[in-house]
Amino acid sequence: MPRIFVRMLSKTCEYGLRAMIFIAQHSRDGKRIGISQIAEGIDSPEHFIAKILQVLGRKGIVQSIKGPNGGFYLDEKGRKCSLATIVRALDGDDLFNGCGIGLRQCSPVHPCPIHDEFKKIREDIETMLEGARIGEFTEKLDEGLLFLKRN
Amino acid sequence: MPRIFVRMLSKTCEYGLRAMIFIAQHSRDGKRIGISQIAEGIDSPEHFIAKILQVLGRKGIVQSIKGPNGGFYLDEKGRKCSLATIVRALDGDDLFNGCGIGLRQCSPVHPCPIHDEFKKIREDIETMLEGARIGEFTEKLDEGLLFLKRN
DNA sequence: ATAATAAAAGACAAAAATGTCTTTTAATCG
DNA sequence: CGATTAAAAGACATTTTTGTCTTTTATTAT
Repeated sequence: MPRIFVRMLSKTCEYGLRAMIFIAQHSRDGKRIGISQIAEGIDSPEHFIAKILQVLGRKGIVQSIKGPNGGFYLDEKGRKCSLATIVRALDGDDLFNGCGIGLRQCSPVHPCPIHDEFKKIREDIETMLEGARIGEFTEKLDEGLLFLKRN
Repeated sequence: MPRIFVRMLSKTCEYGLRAMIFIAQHSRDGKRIGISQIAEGIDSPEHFIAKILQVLGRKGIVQSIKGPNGGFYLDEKGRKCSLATIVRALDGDDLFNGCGIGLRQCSPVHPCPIHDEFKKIREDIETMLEGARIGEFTEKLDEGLLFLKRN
């Protein structure tokens, strides 16, 4: 029996989203933000989020520079990046496509019992994640209307 | 990096739902259905689904009898049981309650950046799973309009 | 009662996800 | 240049989930 902990997104993905939102907030005006501050700021294991950002970095979703005054930052494209892009990069797109009860061949002509119901939900999730852009959250965070970690 | 395999429900839960739907279909008129037929019928590992049904059995969600002519079956209550009941029994209710990006203290007064959007999705999932009853699928399965496994 | 059947239970194994530590590479500054 | 800084990469450890195998218990039929 599972340890009772189901999530819509993987931990990797959760950390990835929080980190991207955090970086967006802290890398304005050409500034960069270091990995240890990111980890502290979003309450995640430092080396774990480092790995995640490496994946996003290789895909050009986040920018980074090594050495003194180095760190992570977002370019214009990164700020406009949708949450869906990040989810896809980290969790793949099974969340948007997969069958609700795990059948590979589930399709309109070969529907599983809850095919149609799940389809609607999946579309809503995709729409929501496609619609939300990383840069959007910066302002609300500044105003203290949103929180990325406890305290 | 995750092996790219995110699901809305755990495997345990997927198998559990498929098994319950299968049992509903094959335990009419006082009949019972054996674990090996269930495993074959829903395309799952036999001993794994056995464990899952034990959990559901202890909670009174599915019935079983040992020995010759024994097997699993559903009583009236079982047939009326919602998918949500099964999901809760196997995966807990984090799916309905948890924060989208994994913050424990996420709440209306302490919202994470995508709190409101996720809330709506969660409610829709819950509504869908509460609304669908195990017994509902039997007829469509009989008519060959639904499938629990490939072929 | 005994044998056969079938689920329950327990122990263990494999795979995947998550988390940690160390070494390497690249950039900057003195 | 050499020293320092910080990310990248690689190796490894832990936990959770998923899957398998064996033994036990309960029921039925002979």
